Amino acid sequence: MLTYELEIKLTNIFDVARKAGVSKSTVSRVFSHGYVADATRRKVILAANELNYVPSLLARQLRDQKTRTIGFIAKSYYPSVGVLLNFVTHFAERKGYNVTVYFTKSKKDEIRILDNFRLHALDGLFFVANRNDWSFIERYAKYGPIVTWRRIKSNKVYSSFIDHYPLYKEILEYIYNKYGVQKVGHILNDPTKNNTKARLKAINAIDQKYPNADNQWQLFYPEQEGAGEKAANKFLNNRDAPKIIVAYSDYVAAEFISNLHAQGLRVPNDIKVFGFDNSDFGKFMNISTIDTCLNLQVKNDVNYIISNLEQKDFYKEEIHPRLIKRSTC
Amino acid sequence: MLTYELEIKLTNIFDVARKAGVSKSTVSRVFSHGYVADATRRKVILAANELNYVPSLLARQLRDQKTRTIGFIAKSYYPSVGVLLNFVTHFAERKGYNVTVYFTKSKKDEIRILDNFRLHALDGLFFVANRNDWSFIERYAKYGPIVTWRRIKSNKVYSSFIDHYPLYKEILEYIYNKYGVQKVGHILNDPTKNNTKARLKAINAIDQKYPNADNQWQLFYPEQEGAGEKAANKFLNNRDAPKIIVAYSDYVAAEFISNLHAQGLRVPNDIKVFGFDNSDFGKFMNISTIDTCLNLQVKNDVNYIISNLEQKDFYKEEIHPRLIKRSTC
DNA sequence: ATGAAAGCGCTAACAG
DNA sequence: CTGTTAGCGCTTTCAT
Repeated sequence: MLTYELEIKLTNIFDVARKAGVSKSTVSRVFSHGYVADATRRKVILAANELNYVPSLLARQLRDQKTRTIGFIAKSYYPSVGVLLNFVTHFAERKGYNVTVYFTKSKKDEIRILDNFRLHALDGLFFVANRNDWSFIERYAKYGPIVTWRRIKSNKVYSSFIDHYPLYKEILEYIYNKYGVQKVGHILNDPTKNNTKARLKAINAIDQKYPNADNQWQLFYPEQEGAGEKAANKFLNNRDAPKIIVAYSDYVAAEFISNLHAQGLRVPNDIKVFGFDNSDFGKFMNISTIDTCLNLQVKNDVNYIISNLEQKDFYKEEIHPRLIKRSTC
Repeated sequence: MLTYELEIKLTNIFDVARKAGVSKSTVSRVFSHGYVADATRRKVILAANELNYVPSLLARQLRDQKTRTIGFIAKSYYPSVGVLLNFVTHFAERKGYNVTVYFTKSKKDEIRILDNFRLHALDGLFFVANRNDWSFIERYAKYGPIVTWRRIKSNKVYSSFIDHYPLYKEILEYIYNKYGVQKVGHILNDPTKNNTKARLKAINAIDQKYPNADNQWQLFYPEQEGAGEKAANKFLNNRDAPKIIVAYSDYVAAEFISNLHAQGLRVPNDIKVFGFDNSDFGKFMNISTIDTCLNLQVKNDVNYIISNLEQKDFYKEEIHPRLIKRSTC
């Protein structure tokens, strides 16, 4: 057991002031903004260096009632969450903001975070996923900017969503073009989510357009982890299953394919699989997919937060997802 | 542009006190520890609820000179970083600690974080990777617990490392057993890192033991991102390259295999690949690997931090990595 | 059992 | 240009 210098008083602004023979405020001015005579400034800097002084973040945070910290809130971990976090942190750090990560296990967990937000312990909130209803979360929007990459309709919470409707239609058209109109299976996310609704709507539109289309084979898995395996089991136990499957993420597609391989099935020979989001899984396993430009989505989210905090205009970057043809479909 | 209720004073302990007809300290006692008569307590709770009062985190942090926050420090993002972060956050949250993520771009960035640590803005530090020398970082160990999963020798910074020496020997023995003693290639990390040194030492020991062994084909890539692709290029441009390659992570192995596939090579038919760390990439691409039990490593790290902070005994969990035979080797 | 007062370290408004 | 003072919101002796 080590003992730490935790009880030792930090060298503070007052120590520096005394050593430099000036007042607290002068030292403060040197380390923040404010006019200080050059000679005085030098004295202060000198004293500060000798004492190895660094201004206390905690004191500043209490004083300013802001922390320059963004809360990153998810429900569980899966690879895309890591990628999102990477982008959020990347864009935040460029503007001098930190990111604190939360995995909520319950509504209460989430409320605790929202309360910390209200208390200015967090300046902005990025939701990967939420546990309480948006209508509830929205109430906190008056305390600062809240954003999400999810597709939601709200004038309080900013959403950087991209519309899956045209993209999903594009996928199906691509498949029909390449392999002919036929039975296609779908591994989808939570049916109550707007992205899933948009996909379902796309399927509907396609069904109208192509009388021979058959898109009845639909599986829904709100959790990415294990979705591919479960879908594979369903697939393998159903002789009537389609020969072309569209998954809602490359990760899910990858796990699906992996489980198919384990049963001796070949992709694309025996079955074709289309992914979504163009992650490393898609790249390495050569999965046809849609590049959703996640980095730009996150960029919009973070820029929204920061431009709001700093009272600047927010410029939304247009996003142009594109279909990537690879070997699995 | 929205406007936020940022300037509005928070309802604080004093407001509650006034409403309840008691003093600040009594309210404080109710919300922290301390004896308060039942009747008084009820009055306070009532007033607090009516005012929607929540104690200020910021004020407590300044007061206590601790934040219950652990800094997670990496140099860049690659999938294993996400996995590490997930585990760190998981174990930290169970004990009521938060995690703030940093990607350092320079030594200065890292020093800024270390300074915040000194200033009690961070209670503990987890290093995925460091930019300054360990000897420099060690100096900050007197301000609180610092840990890393990297293999370092230090009595100030805790290391949860597992010894790659026996594991790497095990991999080579496994290969020789299965395919006979022959030329084996190695994709390795930074040669100055102790894990890499341990692997090199294992190769040496194996070379002694098997006179016919040939382990000269060695590539070094400190950055995981792109390592597999570069290694593949080297491999493809070298007709004398070995037919069995060991990579330093499943991710690197996956990218390597992916690039081989793109050139029409088949694994394991044309070439065999062994990974390391048992990530999702290994699982989905069926890569033989070593399960390093990363979660336990991180568990030890986080437990070390927290038991030190809370002055409790630290119990290290023993880790038993194991070889996982899959299809690529 | 409760209140008064000091202090965590900083900044900004106000004087001078 | 610099010093004084008040205040951010909380906890913790020390009295009573």
